[in-house]
Amino acid sequence: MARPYYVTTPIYYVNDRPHIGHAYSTVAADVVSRYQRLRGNPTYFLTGLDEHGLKIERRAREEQLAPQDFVDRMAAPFRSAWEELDCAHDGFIRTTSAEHRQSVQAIWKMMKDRGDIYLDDYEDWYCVGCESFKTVKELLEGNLCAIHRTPVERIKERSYFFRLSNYTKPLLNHYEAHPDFVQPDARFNEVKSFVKEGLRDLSISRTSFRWGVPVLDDEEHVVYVWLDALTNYVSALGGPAPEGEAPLYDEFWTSAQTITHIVGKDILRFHAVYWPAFLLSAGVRVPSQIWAHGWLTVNGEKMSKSLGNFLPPGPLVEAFGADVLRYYLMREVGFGQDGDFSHRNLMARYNGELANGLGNLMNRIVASIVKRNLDGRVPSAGLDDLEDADRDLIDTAKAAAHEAAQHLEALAFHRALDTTWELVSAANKYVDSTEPWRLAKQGAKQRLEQVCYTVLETLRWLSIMLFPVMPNKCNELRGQIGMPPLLPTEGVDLWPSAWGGLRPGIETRAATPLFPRFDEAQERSILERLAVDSPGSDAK
RNA sequence: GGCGAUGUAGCUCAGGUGGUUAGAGCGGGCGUUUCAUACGCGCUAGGUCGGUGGUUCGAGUCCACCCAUCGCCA
Repeated sequence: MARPYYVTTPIYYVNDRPHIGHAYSTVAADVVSRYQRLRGNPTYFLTGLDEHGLKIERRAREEQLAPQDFVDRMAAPFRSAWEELDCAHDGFIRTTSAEHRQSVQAIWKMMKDRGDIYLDDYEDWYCVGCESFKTVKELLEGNLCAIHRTPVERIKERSYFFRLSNYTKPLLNHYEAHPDFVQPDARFNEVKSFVKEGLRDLSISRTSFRWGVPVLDDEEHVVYVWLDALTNYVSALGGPAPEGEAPLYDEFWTSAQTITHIVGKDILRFHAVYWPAFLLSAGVRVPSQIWAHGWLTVNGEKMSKSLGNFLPPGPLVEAFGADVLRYYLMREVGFGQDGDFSHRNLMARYNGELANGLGNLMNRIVASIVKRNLDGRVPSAGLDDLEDADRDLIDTAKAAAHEAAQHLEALAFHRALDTTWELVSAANKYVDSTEPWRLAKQGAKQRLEQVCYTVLETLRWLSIMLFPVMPNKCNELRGQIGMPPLLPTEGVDLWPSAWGGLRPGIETRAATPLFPRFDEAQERSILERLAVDSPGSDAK
């Protein structure tokens, strides 16, 4: 049974350069998509760029480029960032593409045909510095902009409006019918209380700039950036379109089992309120879930333009490798909560969990015991001769795989990894308690084979369970235990559930440690190379 | 100002519907093995569970108020 899964990141504003926050969203979406593919589900992973707006128009002019040339140039670093991080998206949507523009106009028409769009005068206070309207309550005394502290002007602009006010009730109904529509729950509460206050009609066109999607039949207006941007999720699939005209849209939107939008908490309202309202109006299916993750600080400090501490992912990938960075991002902070990206923490987890835990587990068995005593081959082991210790580890593996899967379904990446490490830890304890090196000396061949097989099979399970987060390292691990790389296949569920998939007789290929430990000198030089202040070295 | 959270060991956090000595990981301390990436394993942390007052035979776990931090809306 095909259960199409569609996962998206926000489209990033192309005016920025990719930083660790973008990477966080994108890696999370990639992990989701890799997990779904492992389970055999048809999966589509979309990311992309928001390339319209006044800011882009201006920047392009400053750089004396046509806006399109400017965004073309700015798009490149995003593409390469996702490649470096092994984020294997299926689609990369750019809002300046012709298909996207058509989709925006198509949605506009559907909303208009519904009678939800009208032209009216919009009059309010306007701050020239902000380039935006302000409500009275946002102003300081004396009609000053709270940000610029300059007087605001009374401006009247003709604009198209969307009858958002008509959707207060339908949205509340939708929320009630879909208690998981927004995650985490606390964020959902915010959304609900915002909507309960009652929604006002939304201005959805601008005449103050040109760099956008022209409004259908009224080219003086450009479509409001958020209506434009949100539409990317369907335009990338060729929608909205009548059935049969856009196969991707049929599969991954209209009849998708699950549609998950991963977003930062700052843009939750647009996704949880405006977007479903637009879709309800257009008569288009609403996504299953909006997942709002938290913000990352960097070494305890907020990333900001003024501090100039935007952390690009590139140098981190160079220093640690994509898999390790992905692991750290998914492991360190609970998805949905704010957290801190700390170089020191990353290295501590690397040494403690990856090197000492998983890496050493593989190494002590594969490169040492199996290689020296079993001719480097996977031994045969009968399920009939299992001892209690073996059964315990197998049970632990089964429980961990089951739990980790549940956590991954729920995008609780940190919990999934936590659970997985319980298995790593149990396996290390198992090796200690069964003492295979002693079995070898004693010539207890059969028992030795059983023990080694049990650990190797555990490693095989781990190579699958960790694959969504660390695809390359997992394939390396598989290589060392004699397994081929994982090849997710539609319709085939590869998630481990039955013990004994590792075939006896195959040759293991011991190689260098998976995660070579950093010594202090290396840590220092990495920190230096990345130009990280080291206030943490409180030695003297 | 309105609404909603959060406040548990040095750090990061778990602790459905109240019930014997409040948990985990990391860090710290002690011990131990030697197969392994000086890795692993075992033991250890005596923390007024933000504060006060209640309900109850019994409360991190329910109620009230207070303090602090944060988020959303204004």
